[in-house]
Amino acid sequence: MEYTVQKLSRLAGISSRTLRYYDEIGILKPARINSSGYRIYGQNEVDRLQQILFYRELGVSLDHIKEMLTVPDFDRAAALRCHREKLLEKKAQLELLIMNVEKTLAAAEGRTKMSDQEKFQGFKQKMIEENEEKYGKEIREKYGEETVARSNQKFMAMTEEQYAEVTALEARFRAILEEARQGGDPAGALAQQAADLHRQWLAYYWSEYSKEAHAGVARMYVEDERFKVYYDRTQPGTAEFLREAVLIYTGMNA
Amino acid sequence: MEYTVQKLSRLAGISSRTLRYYDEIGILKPARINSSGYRIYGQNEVDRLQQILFYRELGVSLDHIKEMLTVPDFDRAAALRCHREKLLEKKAQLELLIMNVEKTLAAAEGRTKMSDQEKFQGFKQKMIEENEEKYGKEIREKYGEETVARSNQKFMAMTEEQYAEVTALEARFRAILEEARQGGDPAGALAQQAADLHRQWLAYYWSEYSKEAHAGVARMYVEDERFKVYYDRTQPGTAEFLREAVLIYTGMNA
DNA sequence: TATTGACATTGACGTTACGTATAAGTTTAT
DNA sequence: ATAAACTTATACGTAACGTCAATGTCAATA
Repeated sequence: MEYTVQKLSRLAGISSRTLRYYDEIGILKPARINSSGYRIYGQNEVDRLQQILFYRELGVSLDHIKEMLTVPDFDRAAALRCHREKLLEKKAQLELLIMNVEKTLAAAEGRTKMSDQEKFQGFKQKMIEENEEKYGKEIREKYGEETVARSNQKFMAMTEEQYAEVTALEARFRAILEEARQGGDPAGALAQQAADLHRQWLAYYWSEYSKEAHAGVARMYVEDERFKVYYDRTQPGTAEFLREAVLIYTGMNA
Repeated sequence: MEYTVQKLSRLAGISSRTLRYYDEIGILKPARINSSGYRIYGQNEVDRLQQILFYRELGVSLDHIKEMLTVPDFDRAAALRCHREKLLEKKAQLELLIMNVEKTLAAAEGRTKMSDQEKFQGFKQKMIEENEEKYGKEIREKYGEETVARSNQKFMAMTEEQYAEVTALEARFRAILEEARQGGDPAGALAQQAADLHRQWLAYYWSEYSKEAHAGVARMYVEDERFKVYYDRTQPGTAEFLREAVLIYTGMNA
């Protein structure tokens, strides 16, 4: 089957200008040019266009797509499996966003309250994924590959009810943490209660608990900019205070 | 809680440049400017930013978002419910795309074959949704509001297996239709068999069948550019031929 | 056969939503 | 006191096309 620009554009649901642009930047050249200078596309081009649109859908730049497709030993099946994973991730993120909308709706109707932090949950998740390339490996190496992955998975799988529970728990934890921080003693009763609540909170995200991982996370809160901002939002020094409390709680302060 | 540009940008997972741009185009102005000219955002701005990002996520232009938010009697709850619907649609579309990837994967491994048409399923669906604004109302008025809506719903809800069945059915239908078209007689046995397969095919998308609706769809195939292209893809005149055959089949050719 | 209308071509400038660079002032931490 | 980290405004750069404009091609019809 052969296609002119218009035919192919209709088939794929894009504009003819897009096809001309793709020709211009060399990402999709027509199979041949007929005697009147018309672009004629064939089977290979149809398949290639499909690939391009897959990647475009995932937000990959055309420049990047071009690179990927020009690699000689390009593994189509592997790329497709990668596609699927990315799409599934995107779907999970969308579900998060939907939950956010539902929470916002509940808050707007006065049924619940939302912290500023929560208001951007879905979006932040996206950012975190985008930043994975930069910081991701580093963090995963530091604090364990699976810890991060499982945490996300478990969160995605949470029911509405569980979500409400964990949110309430977090609120209690943060309130007590703040009170303890004002007291100033990370070894005190209040601070240790906060550390315990923190452990409970983590239990919602982790499949198994270990003192080492708990302490690791507490350290991460201080070392990683993004988490530090989260905890220091209300009062600076909160991340550090929590770290100290947890290190004492887990007995990892030696 | 008050935020400077950086604080708010980190909270929301966007750049500070974005906030300055939003100020510039007047979509999100800071609550006040302090003595050194710094932008200071308050609670209202946080909420407004959340709204903006919701819409942005859905691909709405900033210009359009601004319009929506400046409407004085803006109904937040209604907007949120609308958000949710749109997100659910997007999710359904994503699921379609995922199915497409899986089909493509199967085709790449030689397990099945895919028509050029099928290769762009997920993307085309998107285009159809985008074009809804332009043509949507018109079509719905012509051929019935619910017919269109239910068709989409049923398709989204299809299982993998059903999808395979309907694809096979469609292939058989198209083959027989082509053969019948070459024969040239829309009242002939082959053409009527094609019309019957078409009815079976429709049954996968519709919850109930009526001759009137069937004939209406056949007419639409000719009148609506997008459908006409689909059917005329292999051979011109196919849309018209199918219409004639179906009109005879349904007895609506009087 | 002449014409009409839908299609094609190559420029070339416009648009959106920011990124990035520069120069200069402000705040915070040591 | 001085560096580091933040802020400001101005301004030019960018990706991925959209949108003219001027012109050429092709199939169908009067």
